[in-house]
Amino acid sequence: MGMRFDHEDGAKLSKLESTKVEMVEMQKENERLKMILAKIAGDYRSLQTRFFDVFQKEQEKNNGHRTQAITPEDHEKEEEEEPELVSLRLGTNSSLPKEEKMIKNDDKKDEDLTLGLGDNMFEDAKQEEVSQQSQMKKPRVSVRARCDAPTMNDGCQWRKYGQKIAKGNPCPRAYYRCTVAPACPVRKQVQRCAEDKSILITTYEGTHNHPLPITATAMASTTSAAAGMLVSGSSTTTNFNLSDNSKPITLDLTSPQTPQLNRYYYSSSSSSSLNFSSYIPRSNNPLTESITKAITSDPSFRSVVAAAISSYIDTGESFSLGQEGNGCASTLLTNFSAPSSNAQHGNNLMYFQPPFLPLASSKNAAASVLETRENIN
DNA sequence: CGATTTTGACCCGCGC
DNA sequence: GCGCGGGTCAAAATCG
Repeated sequence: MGMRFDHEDGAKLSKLESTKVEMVEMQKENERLKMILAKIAGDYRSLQTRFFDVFQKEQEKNNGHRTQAITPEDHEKEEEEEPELVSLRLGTNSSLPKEEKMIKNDDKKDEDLTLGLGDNMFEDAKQEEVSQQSQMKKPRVSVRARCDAPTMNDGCQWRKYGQKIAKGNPCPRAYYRCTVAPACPVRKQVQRCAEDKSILITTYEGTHNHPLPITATAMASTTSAAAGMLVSGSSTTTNFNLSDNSKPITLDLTSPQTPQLNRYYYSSSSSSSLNFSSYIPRSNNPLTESITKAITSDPSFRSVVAAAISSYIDTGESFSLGQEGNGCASTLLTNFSAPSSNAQHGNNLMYFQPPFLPLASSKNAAASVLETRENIN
């Protein structure tokens, strides 16, 4: 067949070559992103340490009083608007719950909110107060991920303390609390998506009062980065309906069709299928706003999220349809080297194991995954 | 036998 | 005040 048309063979060969080159470039890019991730994760942790110091000092100094350089009005609102939620989505594409679909229409607004935040200000005091505040606020982070196991392994230890059937979803919602440290206030809710039962929605609430296990650190960095972006928001660009504070702030990390930030991070990566957009209902607090600006305008911080996904993509090739059953039982993040030891070498930074992200390279593969899982459920 | 899960009871906020 | 729904408690059951 091919013998008849040498030029066809030649064309195939050259295409093969260009594909190879492309792959090499992508690998390089991946390495670079991992380097960035290592740096950011390290920075994040040192910032966290510093924050805890400051937080403790403030606690002692004010004996339980919150110090905020904001108006009393803001303060009041802040307390009233406790329930804020950050939501991350991993490995979803089509089946969004209805209310989230509605939110999703506002992608452009989201761009304004997240990318349009310009000012850089890491003014110490403000930063500290804001961090402290986010501590107080019991931030909620929701992660949507394809997962067949009852719960995702996120590196922390959890103890189940309840289960309920929530209205509007036949799947039970399970309640867990963190048992890594005795008095850790962090809780999580786990529930399958009603529309697509292969999607597991995990909502974390609160802040750990202990160092995270190494396997959990990367995830925490990711979600904290997201939370940092979302806990506040820009009052100038926010015009969502805010009367209902139970409305989640949503950060969407998944679907293939909206590559805004995807493009931002993965300019040459045609194989990735990530959507990363955020929805920020509101901010009344100039301080949180400041910190948010600082965070969101820091490309490297944002890269944490992107790089995490990138890492997954990097290893995504080993995704195996045969491992569905225990996919989520495997560690979400592995091989995350400690900064103190060898992070500066820039290798083995962080890998998402493939269990829950049917991302990327092959649409057919993703489709098969879905089919297989349908059968399981 | 300690840790974890299960599960019905209980509590609390919210809307009517 | 009442019912509903979501979240938590805690005793019993189960697991490793």
